[in-house]
Amino acid sequence: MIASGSLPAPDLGPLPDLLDLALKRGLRAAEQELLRRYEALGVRPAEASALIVLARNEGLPAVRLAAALGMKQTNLVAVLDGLERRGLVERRRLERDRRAAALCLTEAGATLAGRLEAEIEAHEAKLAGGLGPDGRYRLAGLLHRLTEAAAAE
Amino acid sequence: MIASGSLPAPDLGPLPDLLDLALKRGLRAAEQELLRRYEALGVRPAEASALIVLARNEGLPAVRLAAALGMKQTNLVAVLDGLERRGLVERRRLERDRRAAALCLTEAGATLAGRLEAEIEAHEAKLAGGLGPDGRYRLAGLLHRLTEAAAAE
DNA sequence: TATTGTTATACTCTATAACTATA
DNA sequence: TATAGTTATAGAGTATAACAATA
Repeated sequence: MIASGSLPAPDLGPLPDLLDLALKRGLRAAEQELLRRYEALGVRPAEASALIVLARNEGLPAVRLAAALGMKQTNLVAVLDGLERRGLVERRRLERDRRAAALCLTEAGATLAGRLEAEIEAHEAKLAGGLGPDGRYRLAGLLHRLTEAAAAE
Repeated sequence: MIASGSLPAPDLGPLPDLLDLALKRGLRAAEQELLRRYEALGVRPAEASALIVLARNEGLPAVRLAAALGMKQTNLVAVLDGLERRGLVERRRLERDRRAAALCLTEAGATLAGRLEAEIEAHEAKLAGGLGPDGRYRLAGLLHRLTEAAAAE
């Protein structure tokens, strides 16, 4: 039997023209490009973001880190567990408020955070390079207007 | 104790400037706008896409529908189960190939597919309206270039 | 041997409820 | 009473492995 690849493609109607689809493709491609860089350093995206924020905000409590990353505090626990187990982050219990813990990078964590920032810079440069002069600026502007339009009403 | 909302926001470094974040915001906003329209008609996004494709490709087998939607065939089963249970789709076993089933919309399914296409049209018009003249065209072009750049190498 | 449809399963991300110990 | 951290759990989306019936 001939493989179905040789059959005519189904008519997808309006679906291929949806702006949503172009956004999804762009985001997936961009995310995977960055994901490959993160994976080369052995971290998941949420771990990378946590390390980068902690590198610039030593002693931040988990509740504020979660808010900064747009995560539920409850879902941050496993992320911090993994980072602490690998010796990248320390939870230091505070004396003045014994409920809270100050999240601090170890030396290894700080080194890794620096490498992650370099990867982000290279990632953004690669994307911007494909968009031509002012492309990045124009894209960001259009995306902002799109976000506003979609949320309107 | 004063709520943490009054504390200075943490320094997020390069994270807020990531093009990925702008893409994510735009996609989330667009998807949720469309999701609200789908929910008003009682369907999930994958169900809506399946109905719209089947409306234009009567008798399509599941293996080709899955490929058209970019889904794994295994994950399409539950979607089709739900649509069939609600009397929107029928699996008609073929005589010439008794492994396969022709997926056909019922009358109710075809009516719903038409309504879904109208919602998609309204959705796209709302997004395009927020982007100004040629905005949609320019955004699609930039997203295409971004996708190529991210996938390069 | 390959293909269609299917079940079972697992992983990621996200979300809610409820507990503990502190304040 | 409210907050910080945690556990348990559940949903949606997506992934692989393996099976039965059929080609």
